[in-house]
Amino acid sequence: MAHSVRLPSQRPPKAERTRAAILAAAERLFAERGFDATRLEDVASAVGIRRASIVYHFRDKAELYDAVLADVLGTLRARLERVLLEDAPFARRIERAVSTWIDEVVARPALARLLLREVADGTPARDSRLAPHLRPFFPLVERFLATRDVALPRDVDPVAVASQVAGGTVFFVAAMPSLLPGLAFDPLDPARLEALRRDLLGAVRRLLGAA
Amino acid sequence: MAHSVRLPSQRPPKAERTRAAILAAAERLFAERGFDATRLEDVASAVGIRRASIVYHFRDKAELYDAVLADVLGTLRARLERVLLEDAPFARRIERAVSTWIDEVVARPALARLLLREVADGTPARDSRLAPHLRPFFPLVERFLATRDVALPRDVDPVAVASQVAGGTVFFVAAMPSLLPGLAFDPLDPARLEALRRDLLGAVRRLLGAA
DNA sequence: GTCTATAGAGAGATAGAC
DNA sequence: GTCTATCTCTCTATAGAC
Repeated sequence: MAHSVRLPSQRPPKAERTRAAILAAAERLFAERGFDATRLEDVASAVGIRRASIVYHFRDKAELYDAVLADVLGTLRARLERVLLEDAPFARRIERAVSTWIDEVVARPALARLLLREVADGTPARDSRLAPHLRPFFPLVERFLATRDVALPRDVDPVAVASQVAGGTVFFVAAMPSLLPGLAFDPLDPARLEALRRDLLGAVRRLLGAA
Repeated sequence: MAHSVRLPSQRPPKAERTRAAILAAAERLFAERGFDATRLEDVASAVGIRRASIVYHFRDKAELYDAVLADVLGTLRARLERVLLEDAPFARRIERAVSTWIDEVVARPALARLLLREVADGTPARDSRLAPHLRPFFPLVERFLATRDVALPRDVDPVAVASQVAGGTVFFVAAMPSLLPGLAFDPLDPARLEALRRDLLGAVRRLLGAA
């Protein structure tokens, strides 16, 4: 009964396909409109099914949203892990991580908007919906920092640099096009992306104390 | 009948006070929770009145939100206008504008979160709720740029730098505290703020071609 | 698995008294 | 100006047929 062994999804193919389609539609809509403004009706009709069918695959709206975050942030974490822990100098790895981050924000438009929304909702007090998906990043950063072979200059704040990399990328890609409607600004233009990459890598190099 | 001349508000003092209180509560709540998740009930009870009274002062929820945006962005624009058009060298004015921007984000917590939310909702296509309040910024920038006395190096993208200043500040102040729960990170600590200011001013100076 | 039908809980807006 | 009371709509979640 080899066909009864179902890994990794543990679900029959049909269910898996529908589930994936729901997830993809939800990712786009939650990113574009936010949690509250996205109706399950919208997700269902984007997939071509009825609203009640979504509930067969995901207990409720919150679980669907959580699954979207898990997918988006899990992919990001896996990509960053690959470059942060590879066999290369510390400075080289941090630069490749910044580059990977930019690539991921560009390749997956939902990432920037979901982060903007979650960050706007976030308070240090109550745990945000993002918190559980952020948690795996911390041990990764710990392991990465344990391999550090250079000292950081004390006149540079790593959190300020991280803010510039994270906020700068997200604003460049997701915010500027709508903030500057007259400019027909295209953040995905390869030349513009290179300018952003160069600027952010420069900021990181200064953090590392290099000229 | 001197008392019948009511400027600038054109409203009796009592109405004006209630209106201001509603506006202040709405600013905080819309920033913390977003438009959809903020109930007029919440705003009313924060002010100490009943929901229906809000509708006396603001036609509906959308108009209240719009009034909040007008207030927050109007204040920002006025402050930037003062420093951008003063009698000083171009480079000096742009640096003071960055500094003023940081000050305003720090002084008015709602600004960062409202911007994050609006930016997440923004699409180049349909006009965002932000658009009308952004419009007055464009002629201001035009007037400022008309006074430019230095050439910009062509290997730096002004929009990338703007993204870093805007996104970097907003992420530093509003996002990092909740993204890094373990660090007890306080963005309002004067020393940290100075680090951010120094970093961002450095980025702007590079944009201007200075060493 | 996916559907139809419906229950039930908000939440915004309105009418009208005071 | 501010209130109480109510209307109405929207959207989630559930029940149960196929």
